[in-house]
Amino acid sequence: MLKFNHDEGHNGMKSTYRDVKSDILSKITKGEWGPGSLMPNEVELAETYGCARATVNRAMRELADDGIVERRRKAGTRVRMAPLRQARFDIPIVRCEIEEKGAAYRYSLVSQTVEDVPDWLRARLKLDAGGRALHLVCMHYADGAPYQHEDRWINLAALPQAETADFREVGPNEWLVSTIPFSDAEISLSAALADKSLSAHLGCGVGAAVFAVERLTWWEGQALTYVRLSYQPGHRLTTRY
Amino acid sequence: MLKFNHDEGHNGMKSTYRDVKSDILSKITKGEWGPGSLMPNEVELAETYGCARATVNRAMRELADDGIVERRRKAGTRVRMAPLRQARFDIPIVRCEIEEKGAAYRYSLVSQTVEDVPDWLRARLKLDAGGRALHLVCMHYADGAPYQHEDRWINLAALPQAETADFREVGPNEWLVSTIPFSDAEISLSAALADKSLSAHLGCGVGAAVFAVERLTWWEGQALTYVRLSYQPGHRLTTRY
DNA sequence: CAGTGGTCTAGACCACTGA
DNA sequence: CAGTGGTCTAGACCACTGT
Repeated sequence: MLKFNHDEGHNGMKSTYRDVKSDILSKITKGEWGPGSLMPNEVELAETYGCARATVNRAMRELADDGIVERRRKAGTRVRMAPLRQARFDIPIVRCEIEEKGAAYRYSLVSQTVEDVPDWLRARLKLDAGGRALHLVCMHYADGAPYQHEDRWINLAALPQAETADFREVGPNEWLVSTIPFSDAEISLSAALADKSLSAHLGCGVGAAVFAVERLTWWEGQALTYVRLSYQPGHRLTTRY
Repeated sequence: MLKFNHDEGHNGMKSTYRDVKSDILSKITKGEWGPGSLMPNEVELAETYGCARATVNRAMRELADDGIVERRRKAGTRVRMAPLRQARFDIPIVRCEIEEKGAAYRYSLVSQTVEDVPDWLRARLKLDAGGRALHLVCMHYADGAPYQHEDRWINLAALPQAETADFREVGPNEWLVSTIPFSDAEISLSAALADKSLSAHLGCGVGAAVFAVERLTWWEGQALTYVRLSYQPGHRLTTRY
């Protein structure tokens, strides 16, 4: 199967699903197929591009996953009215995040206590009964400068072994990843002001704007941990699409 | 075509790609296949589950897309060491965002001027020559309360028709979507402090922590627009995975 | 160079849903 | 009911890449 160029469309060349996807996408971005318009069905497109229906199907399915088109049985495929697009952000492990910037990573445990689960946390984690939790405060540094403040609660009812773990060298994030590698989570991003304690740890002024990531984690329906990560002022989370 | 496949690993039912995916996922979350471990190849899995290789392939490909496993030709498929996971956030149109909460949407144009492109913007948009831009400031209200502040710059070299458009009734976002429905974009999230002007518009105190979304948009390599959306203090962007 | 995933195909049947 | 997408299959060849 020879391929002379990237030109396809209706010249009888065999197309890959990538060719089909990008050609359809360009038809959409160039306005040939405007928002809301009905596109040809899979059989017709397969004939147009000289490929099997499965190939067209994969291209169209990816376009649907990307939020570019909307598909419904019997009704066909339409270009979305509003490019209801989703942005995918990488949520990395702090250590990797820092090392990828070429900086030296340092971790430090600030405090470690066992407390009764406070009411606000019980609500967030959807716990019914009161129990105990391990409360950890840690700092992550990049090249010696404060980078991220970690305020973590671990549900001891679900993870009793956390009580005897040693968090002086290994951060709770990495300990959790090695203990329960995969789980369900809810992530929430927000902006907040640095209070006295946070500003002292981050080395910024009281009242600075910090970017905060909160994450709630469950495993098999059981609440494991809540963490609030506060970044140095000026931190950005960026992505392209 | 009779299908009397015996054993496929668990019960005796025929497997769809969803079955395969969720079964594999549960093997991973339950620790049966730990981080870094090599998984059986597609042919073996197909035999195990009593389905075609293409079915296994789809399940595994989705697991790879989800960041659960890592695949390399010849090397096989491994469970990822760290669940390098990505979070997908919906980036909705303000109007929809507000209306979906059941609130009444109101838009208001604050100011509209034509200015030379400032240096910081030229750098962000990767523009080489100086040019003019349309600078718009708008507010979006939910049930009459300030919800979002929009500070937008439109590159008039790329979109000259913006200069004569009327933004008193229709917001620039919706105008842009109807003019250039699909484009490339870079999105960046951060936290900032409300300055005097912003706090007046949002009705919050000076120095409040606002969640800001910045978006740079290109179409066919040409910079179209930069926008900074500032939300009412307390705003959150949430997702599950 | 051999093993593994990546993709395509032609055909089939199913599931949903609009007219 | 009939049209459209959703999925599965069995087989084939290709593209990488570790050994």
